[in-house]
Amino acid sequence: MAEGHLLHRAARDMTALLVGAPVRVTSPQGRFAAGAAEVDGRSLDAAEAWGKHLLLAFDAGRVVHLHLGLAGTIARVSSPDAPPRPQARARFAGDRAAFDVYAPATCEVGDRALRDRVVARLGPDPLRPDADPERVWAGLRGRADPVGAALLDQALVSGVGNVFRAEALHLVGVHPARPSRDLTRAEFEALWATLARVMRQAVEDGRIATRPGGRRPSEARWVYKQGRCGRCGGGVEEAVIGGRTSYACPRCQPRRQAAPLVRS
DNA sequence: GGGTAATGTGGAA
DNA sequence: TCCACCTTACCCA
Repeated sequence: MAEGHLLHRAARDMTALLVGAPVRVTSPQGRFAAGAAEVDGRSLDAAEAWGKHLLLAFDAGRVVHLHLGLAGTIARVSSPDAPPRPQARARFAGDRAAFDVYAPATCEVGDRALRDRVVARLGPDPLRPDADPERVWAGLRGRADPVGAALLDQALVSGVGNVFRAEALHLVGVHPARPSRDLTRAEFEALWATLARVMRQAVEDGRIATRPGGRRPSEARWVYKQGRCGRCGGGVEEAVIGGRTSYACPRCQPRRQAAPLVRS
């Protein structure tokens, strides 16, 4: 259940709690036993997130690559001596904390070239300071597919999942069915800034809560899985866009762009 | 207790 | 476009 924010949160916490010292790496559940043995006891040099991927650089050029897929989770454990649940695919334990990985789609070990191959497939990540939004703008202008589909394409922009897509498009008033290339420059700039803001906030919170004041988690979003729009109260529209269910308010996110200002 | 969608992705058809 | 896969949560009976 992870969009990019959870990987960045894990990278941040691992940097603070594990990097710079040897890490005990095990596979309680067993399926990562061989990989764990390759890095167990090595010093962790860096923990980095890019999109929905987590890359752990150990000494001797060994790299662990994690992707949580649909069901995976990473749990931070403050007492590293407490035993993990037996289903944990991997445990990374330092002196002050441990991180347990459950149900990842990918959990593998490679060399530095593995890191480069992973990153080469990914577009700019709004959570990374080195992200270049102009690359995303250029990409959008060449696409006829719905912007809601484009936002889920990790090669165009990485780290955005179904919740960030729905919430960011709502916040900027853009309907997910709008063709990518029809977005105005102003709409794109607002979209990029909004993605960066809500994703950064989600790293802080450890959850995606875009709507202030919502008490229960189910109320913390404007349109995602909401029957009614949190802004205007109108019905939320569901449609499959880019292979996933999209959520939008047709009143706050008009399906048609305003008519061009200049017409011959 | 079964069925299935889910904050995801890659590969086959 | 469909299906498989990782696991859990929620729906239904």
